[in-house]
Amino acid sequence: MTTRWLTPEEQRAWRAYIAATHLLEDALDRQLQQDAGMPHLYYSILATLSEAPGRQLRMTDLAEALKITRSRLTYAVNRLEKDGLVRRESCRSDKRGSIAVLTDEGMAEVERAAPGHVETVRAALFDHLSEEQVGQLEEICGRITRALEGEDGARPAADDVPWRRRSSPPPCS
Amino acid sequence: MTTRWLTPEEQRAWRAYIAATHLLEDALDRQLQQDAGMPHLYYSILATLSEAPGRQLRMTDLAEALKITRSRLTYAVNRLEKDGLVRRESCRSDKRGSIAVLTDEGMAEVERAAPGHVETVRAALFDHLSEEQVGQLEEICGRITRALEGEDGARPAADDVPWRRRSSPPPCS
DNA sequence: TAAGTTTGTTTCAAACTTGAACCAAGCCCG
DNA sequence: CGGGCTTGGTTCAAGTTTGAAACAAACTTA
Repeated sequence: MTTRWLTPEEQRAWRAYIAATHLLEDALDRQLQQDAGMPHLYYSILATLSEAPGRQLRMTDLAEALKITRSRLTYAVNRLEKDGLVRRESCRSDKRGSIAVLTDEGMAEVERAAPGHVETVRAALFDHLSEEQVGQLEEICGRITRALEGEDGARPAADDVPWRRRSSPPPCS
Repeated sequence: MTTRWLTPEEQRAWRAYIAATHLLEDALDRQLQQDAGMPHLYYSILATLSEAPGRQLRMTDLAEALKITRSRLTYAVNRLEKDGLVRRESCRSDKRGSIAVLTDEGMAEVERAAPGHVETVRAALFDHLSEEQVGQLEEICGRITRALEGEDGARPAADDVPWRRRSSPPPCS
């Protein structure tokens, strides 16, 4: 099979994607490191927990929600636990399970850091996109996700995860 | 100033973005680690060099092209140098400077790995996007980049970097 | 031209990530 | 029940990233 190289348009888009994602991750990490002393992923973990019912989630569900590996999550939660922002509880119904619970301190931290984080996300992204483009971005990202998950696991889409269907204040992950 | 929280549409887009970028980076890293024994960034470095005139670039230019920090690049080039894929030369005109040169071995490695990489990028992304969406993606990413670079440095856009204006086979970074 | 600043790059320690290996605890079936 | 397979999580070593500090060569300017 002869390689289907990228067209010039695709190349441009791809390069733009690489550049934008690097810059954006860096900017978010820098801001949160300054403001909350933790990288973006760690904040996302707290934010995700803050939206879950009972402010808790099983490790696997949390990893799945954020699309990260379990071992990465284990390490991160260890740190957050050391900082007192998260606590681990063992699962009653399944003794293998471990549940990450957001502590009051953790919740306070999310609430403290959220405004600055949202502002950064806006400044870097949404303030420069039309409503249409917001929709386009979601659609494009959805396709990427489906392409990569469709492969093996037919996991439910993020918005179908039961604990995702709430309203309430949005710390944005 | 009262926080401008994300709208529900923005939240959805943001979550989709986080998920998609995590999944995509993971997929690319996995594929290249398997196929070429190096993470995506390292391949990007080789690919970028392979397109530069003389297959070489100053460290700073390379870092700028890929939007990564200089220290990250230093580490990566050290590894690639150890592997014999890149060689460092000192800059004649500016004795502070250091130039990364792609070795023949490095070039061969890019050529060997490129097809698989492009295939992965297609499978994860372009095969699922319409031509229109490819344009939208580029536009959106361009805005992110401008938003984040506009801040302090009015650096030239990637496509204006002189050594970018070539034709020739596209290993895609 | 000496002093002070900026620019290009590396260094170092601390923090983070990866992937494979491991340990339970559930599950499945004969 | 008693293997085997699967699932939920953690561990460990090796590799990578970060950010601040260190250096050295170039500029600037008094």
